[in-house]
Parts: sequence; structure tokens; C-alpha cells
Amino acid sequence: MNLDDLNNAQRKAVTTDNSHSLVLAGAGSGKTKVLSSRIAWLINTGQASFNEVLAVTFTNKAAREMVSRISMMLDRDMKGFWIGTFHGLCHKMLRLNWREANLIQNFQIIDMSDQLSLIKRLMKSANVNESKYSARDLQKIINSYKEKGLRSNEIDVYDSYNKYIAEFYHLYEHQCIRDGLLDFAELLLKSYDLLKNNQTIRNYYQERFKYILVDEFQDTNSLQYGWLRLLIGNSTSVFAVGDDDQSIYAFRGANIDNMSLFDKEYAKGNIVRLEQNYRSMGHILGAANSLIRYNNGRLGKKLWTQEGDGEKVLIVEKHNDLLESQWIVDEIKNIVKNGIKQDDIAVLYRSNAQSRVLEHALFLSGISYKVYGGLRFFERQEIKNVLAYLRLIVNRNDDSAWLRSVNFPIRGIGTRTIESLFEITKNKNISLYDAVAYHSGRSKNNLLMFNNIISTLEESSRKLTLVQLIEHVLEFTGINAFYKNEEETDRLDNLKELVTAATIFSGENNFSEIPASLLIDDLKENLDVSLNNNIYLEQEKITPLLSFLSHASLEAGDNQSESEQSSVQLMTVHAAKGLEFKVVFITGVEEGLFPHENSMSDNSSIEEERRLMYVAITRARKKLYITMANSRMLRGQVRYSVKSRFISEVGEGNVIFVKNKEQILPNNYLKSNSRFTSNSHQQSNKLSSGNTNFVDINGKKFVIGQNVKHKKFGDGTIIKLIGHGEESQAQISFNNCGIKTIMLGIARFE
DNA sequence: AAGCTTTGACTTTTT
DNA sequence: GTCAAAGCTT
Repeated sequence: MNLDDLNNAQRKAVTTDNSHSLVLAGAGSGKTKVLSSRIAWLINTGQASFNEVLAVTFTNKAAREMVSRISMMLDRDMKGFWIGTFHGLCHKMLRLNWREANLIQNFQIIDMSDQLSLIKRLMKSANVNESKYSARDLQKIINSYKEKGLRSNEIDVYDSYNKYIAEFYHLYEHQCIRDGLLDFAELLLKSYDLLKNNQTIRNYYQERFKYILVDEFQDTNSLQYGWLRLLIGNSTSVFAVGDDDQSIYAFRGANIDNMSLFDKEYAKGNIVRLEQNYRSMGHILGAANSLIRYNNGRLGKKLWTQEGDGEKVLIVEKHNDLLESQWIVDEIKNIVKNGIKQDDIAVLYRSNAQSRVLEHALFLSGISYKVYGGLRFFERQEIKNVLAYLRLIVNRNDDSAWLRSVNFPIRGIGTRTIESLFEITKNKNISLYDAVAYHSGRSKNNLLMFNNIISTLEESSRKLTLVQLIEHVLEFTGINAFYKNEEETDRLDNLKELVTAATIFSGENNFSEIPASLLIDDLKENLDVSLNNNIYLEQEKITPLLSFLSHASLEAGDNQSESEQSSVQLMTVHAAKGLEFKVVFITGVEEGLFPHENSMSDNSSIEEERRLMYVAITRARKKLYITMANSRMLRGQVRYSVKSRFISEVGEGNVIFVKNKEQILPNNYLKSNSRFTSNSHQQSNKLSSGNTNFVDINGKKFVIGQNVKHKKFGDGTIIKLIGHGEESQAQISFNNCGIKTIMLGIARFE
């Protein structure tokens, strides 16, 4: 490995001998390079061996990227190297110490949709229909408690609602334990509890991991920080890398304060700033720097480049969303004509709903595009159906899996039957599988047949490899036959893809010849290691099947197969984090959309929106466009809005404004009679003559930008108008009391 | 138990 | 406007 291709700041970070350090790594400043080089350097100089290093990331992709970089720098066996996501590493720790963690050996991981259906099921059985909370609410509440490290018995019960939540949370905990299921947050919490409560294990890991490296530190939540704390012993050195300006995940528990907390508790001023940017041209960086200065309480950082100013950022204002999309499409055509590949172009938006208009315009123009987001491979219905059978093979008491499989394919087992089984499970505190024995009724035979399928499959699994088992399940359960009969070729293809995925997985993990459900005790003979044994022997002592199921939950896969042709990339700003493109369009940059209206009430949310805009801007390498529309269709209503405050924050010197010059177009402009997706889609033609940004109500006119004086709220400016006629509303930014949405028909103005 | 109609939510999301 | 899920009908 070679330290010469690092700049001074990078080299300083890589070779620091401070016990703890915090690296503030700006966008495009070579963060992954520094992390990988640091690990390679520690190994190369003999300061550490791989089994003494723990590296933690947020995504599997980031972990893979780091492994591949390190292997390019060093030709060494990485055995014993713990690298992965927080969840992946916690999972590993729990598999190795399942007894001490009070788990069953076959515990399974459930994803968010499994968790949601479990919660719905429990709500029904607990008769809480008229509760104030929806299943989604409860899911959010439970997860956020877990992310704060709180169990159901640790919640402060100060009123009846909290009491209800604590009770329901307890019910959910109980069911998860009985089914042997761990949700994502629970992986972290269980691992945290294990380290906290078991001194032997805590000491072992503290002594073992001399070097801990953390990526994307600004995205850690309180529990993750707590978990890291428990791993830090007297001789541990922590290297935390992050960028407070790119913290955009507060809504899922990320705590930006963890960075300054880490500085206070550990790094103690050992901060390295990576500010030289290798990605974007000067004006783009200028815009980013200018914008982010409007945030308070930053750790502070200013990006610079050696590459020159480049082109100015183009800011484009259009009358409406259709014209905005059309303009982008025309511009893309020009760019492509000038030799830029479509792969190098990204169109970003704040929320997924915005992709529709863009897709439409792209489709009509024949430009190929790819939309990121949506269902991932292992989240697909047909895949989950197969996984449910596999879960039952591992643990027949997994009620969630049993319910999913029992009537798929159809076996004549309906809701009535299931309800009566639920009664039995409640009374006897047993699983649905076991409850069948006590059931009497017309469906009894069907139920017995189903349970028989499960036990027969379990038998077979002892003799088959993982791939053979999956192929067997597809045939034996009738899943293949069902989809063939329905002529669902896409789903059949995905099932084939599942077999391929299992083949690849088996190969990568070197157990293609081991039967999928070999008794775990037999496997342990060969692979077991106790804490005192030689760590190089350490392997996950789980069967291929269990391992594959964990893999499926922890890594949901891609959402789309690779397309052969070069295509324009469409995604949310969140999804674009960590990526870069030659040309970037940031679209819909309007008050209410970006910043989003739900984030406009308090300053910390606005600051997060601003960081999101900062992330969006710093994705661009050569050319950046920021576009906005005066009106757009949203939730079936025309909404008028003004340009986002962020547009005025990017600094006049870095930008060129292109004002709307066109006349409002006649009705038939963009009129579409072609179909744009397989399910035919009628584009509504809303470009009527009323399409301006004013509203007329009871003879009074209201225009965006107009100053008004409200009887109660005082002076303010209209920033957005929604809807027509009696129903129309205005969003008004009041000088003294923030932004309020007001019904114009009712409001009293002076 | 399948097929139809109505209702309600709707920012961002990885594990 | 769109989608999924719940509710109702056959």
C-alpha cells in the first residue's frame, strides 16, 4: 500500500496515533479511501491483525466497497475481520452467543413488513380496534422506544395512552419471544443488553477489538452509540468518520449530536477535517458552501477544489410541473447530443410522488430511464411466500410464517378456521402449528395436511443442500404450479432468481455441500469455538438454511435488475446520498416541497431539509440544474408555490437564473393519447386558463407574494395557494408566528 | 373464499 | 390522483 496518493489531511487521518479521533469528511473528500487506507495501514505496519479490527457501516454496499478497497491495497487473508453493518455485526454476535443472550438457537430476523403484519395481528387478537393508534403508529412507537434502549417495562406510564402502549409493546415482545423472532431494532437492543449484562463477553470483545472504525457517524442513533460505548475498553482506539452537514436521517432516529458527544467523550479535540473535494467543480461547491452556512451549530467545514470554477449552476423556473419535466427532457436530449452518457445524468426529487410526471415526459421522448426505490428482491410477495416455508422448516412455531403459508397456495383454510385456532393458541399459550391438534371442525383435515407438509419438508431438509431444498419446496408446496397456472411469468422468473441467489450464496459461503438443515449440534462439532478458543477458527455456527434466511432479511437485495442500456437515473435525494453524477437535476425546489411542508414548522427540521439540499447539490460533478414550477398537481389538487428559500441561499455568484419566458400554453399542449406504462394511464389535461398563481374569492384577489394583515396573526406574506373557489387555502408566512395554512373563505383579513 | 366496492392515507428509508 | 387495504357481496 502507498500513502503517497493521499493528501495531507487524509494522510494525517490515516496514520494518526491518537487513541480516538473524529474525521469530518466532506462530500467527495475521499472518505472511503481514508477508512480503507487506515485499516490497511494498521495491518501493514503490524499494529493490528484483522481479528483485532471492527469496522461498522450503515449499508451492506458500503461494507462491500470497503472490503474491496482493502483487498486491492493488501494481499492478505481477512479472516477474523469483523466488518459489516450495525445490524449484521449485532446479528453475528448474537448467533455466537445465543445462549448468553437468552435466545433460541434458531432465532429469525423479521423485516419491517413482517413486523407490521405481526402488529396488525396482535391488535386484532387484543381487540384494540378503537385504539387511537394505527398499526403503523404502534410500529413507529415501539421501534423508537427500542432505539432509545427501552423495553416495555421501562416506559414511563404517566397516562392511559402510555399505559396502553406499554401493554401492547409487552404483548408484542411476548409474541416475538414465543415465535423466536427479532426485528431490526431488537438485533441492536439484544446485542446491547448482552454486552451490558455479561461482563465476560464484554471484556472479551473489548480486549479483542483494539481498533474500531465507524462510517457515517452522523447517522448513528442513541442505541448504536451506546453499543459502541460498551465495546470501547481501555486499550480500544476508535476512528469515527462522518459529516454533520450530511445528516439526513433524523426521522429514523439518527442523532446528529452523537458527533459532538463523541468528540467530548472520546476524541477530545482530535479532529481531522477532509475539505479538499475531488468531485465537483467550483461553482457547485460554492453553492453548497453558501447554502450550508445558513445552518447553526455546525462542526464547521468548507469544501474547496483545485479543479477550477466550471459552469455556473442553472436555476430554471417554469409555470408548472409538466413544463418543468418537459424542459428537463429537452435539456437531457441536448446534453446527450453533446456526448454525455445517460448513465451520467441523475434527476433528483424530494418525494417519490414527483417521479410520475418526470417518467411520463421521459417515456414520451423515448429516453430510457431507471427509477430507484420500490420493492427489493427479497421483499417481493412470491419470494416471501417461499421464505415463509423455509422459516417453518427451521422453526415450526413461527406463527407469522405459518400464517403466511397455511393458505398459500390455496388449501381451503379460511378466516373462520384461523380465528378458532387463535383462540386455542391464546388459551393454551402454544403455537398455531401445535394448536391444530386441538382444533375440531370441517377444515381439520386440511390443517393436518398442511402441518404434514411442514414436517415432511423438515425431514427432507436434513438430506438436501440449500439449493436442492429450495427447488424441492417450490415443487412440493405447489408454489411453482400455482404461479404457472396463473401465468405469472414475472413471479416465476423471480422464483428462478431465488434459486440462483441461493446458489451464489452457497458458493460464497463454502457450504454448498452441507445439507440445509444439518442438525446444529453436528455442525457445532466442526465449527464451534468457545470464547477461549483460537479466534481464527471462529465461524458462524449456523446451518446454511438459517444463514440464508438471515441474509435475506439483512440484505434485501436490489430493487431492479441491471439494465443493459444506458439510462437516466431517477431517485429521491435520500437515495442519492453517497452517489455522484456528471450532471444532476434537482427538481421541484419549491417552498412546501423542498423544504417539505411537514418540515417547515421548526428550525431543526428546516436545517435537516437544508442538509438534504446540500447532499443533493454535492452529488453533481460538472453540471447542476435546480428547477422549480409555479404550480403542480399534488394529491389531485393544483398547488401553487413560490421558489424555495434554498434557491436564494446558494449565492448569486454561483448561479444563473433562467426565468419563465413562455406564454401559458394552450390546452392541447403535451396532450397525450399514448400509453406510458403497461397499465394504461390517462394523463389529465389540467392546463386550463385558470392556471396562474392567484385566487379569486368573494371578489377578493390573492396572489403569491402578496402581503396581508390577518386579524389574529398579524402581518404576513402569501407563499402558497392551494385549490380553487370556496375551498381554496393559502399558506402564509407570518412575521411573528411562522407559517400557517388558512382557509381563504373564512379567514379575516384587515 | 374469491371478487367487487369503498375508504383512507399520502416525506424521506436501511437494516 | 393513486394505491393498498378493509369491508361487503356473492
